[in-house]
Amino acid sequence: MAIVQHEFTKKIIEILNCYFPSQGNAILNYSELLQYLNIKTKAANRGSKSRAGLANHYAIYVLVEDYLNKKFHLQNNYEDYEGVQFSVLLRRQRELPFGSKLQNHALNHRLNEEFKKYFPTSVYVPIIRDVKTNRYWLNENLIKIIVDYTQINIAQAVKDIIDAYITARQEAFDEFIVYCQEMLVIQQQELTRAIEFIRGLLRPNIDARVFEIVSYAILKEYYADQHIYWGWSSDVLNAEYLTLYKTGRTNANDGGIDFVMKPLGRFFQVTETIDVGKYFLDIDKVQRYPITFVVKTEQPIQSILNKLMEQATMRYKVKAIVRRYIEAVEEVINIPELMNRFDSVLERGRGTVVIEEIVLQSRVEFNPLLLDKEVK
DNA sequence: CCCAGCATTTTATGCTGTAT
DNA sequence: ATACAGCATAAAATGCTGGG
Repeated sequence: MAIVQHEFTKKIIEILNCYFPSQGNAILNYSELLQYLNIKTKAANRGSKSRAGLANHYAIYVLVEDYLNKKFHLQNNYEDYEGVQFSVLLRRQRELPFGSKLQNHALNHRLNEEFKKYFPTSVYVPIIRDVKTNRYWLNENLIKIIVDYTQINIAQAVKDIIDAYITARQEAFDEFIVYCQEMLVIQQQELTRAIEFIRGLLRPNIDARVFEIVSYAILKEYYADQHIYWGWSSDVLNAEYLTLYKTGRTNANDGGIDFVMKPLGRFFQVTETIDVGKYFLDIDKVQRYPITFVVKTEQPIQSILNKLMEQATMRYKVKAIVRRYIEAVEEVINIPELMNRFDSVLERGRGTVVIEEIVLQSRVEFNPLLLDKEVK
């Protein structure tokens, strides 16, 4: 059977390799239980938007944990074990992260049913239960497997894998959601505290969506103070302030231009790093529209530009083309520069406006997602 | 205490018209 | 051919409730 490959699969194999050096891959191939877990951990790196679905994971987890606690992986008498009481298992499930509202279904029925669905030909189901005594066991046949003529016990690895999955989910949840919630209530805080919070967001490892919103709010207000004069003849001039527009929802906008400025028509792109090839694919053939990059880094602007120059030189050699590359980068704004501009906005007493904008944008972006989490 | 039916909420998948 | 937004539908996950 072909094994589904996804982000977390690597992690699973890595954990297996810890216990059984260089056999990780083979073990995954032999173990239906591990394959099941592999299928059920697809959501690990899918970001904070998707729901975890931990019920079946935890059903396995609490049984494996009981198995390990009582050292059955070291002895050979699980056959004689009286089994675990249902309420003990359920209580433990509910102690685990995101498990507070779990119910009986996984243990009673659903884990086994789902397992059968994925492995219709398997002789075993993961959970064994005695309806008379209400006791539960793990199916040891799925825990003790034979690889290369040797019997191994994967109980500890199974527990570690589920732990790793929980950690991955929790990190995504914490980092992201906490910021979003904070951004939604930020107005109610004292202005100085709110400002400090925003400063704290301006760092390289912040979530990209959060960074985009914060940079937009700061830049919008920064440019709002500047105006230009234009007109159809030199004696009739209009004064117009620079306005920055967001071109779409952060989530929905992959690859597109993030902000546009009127009336100058500047394009802004928020990125982690400037990858020349990505934005100026065919620059050698066509003239490219200049872009201002807002880069989520603290590296000095000059060194970003140098790196850019290097990349371009390596790629194209010809000086004229390299120059066109650099010309297509209208401006680079890094985190320190963003911070400067934020300061100058604050000096004009416009901090509140920036915060209002952040709250507004956060609502548009994150509200549906927060409502869900708020219940937890 | 334990269990399962039914309801509700979320997510995955398929279909279709529009546009490139 | 390919890509995809918008919608409809199927399937899964989760929650409530009441009975043995």
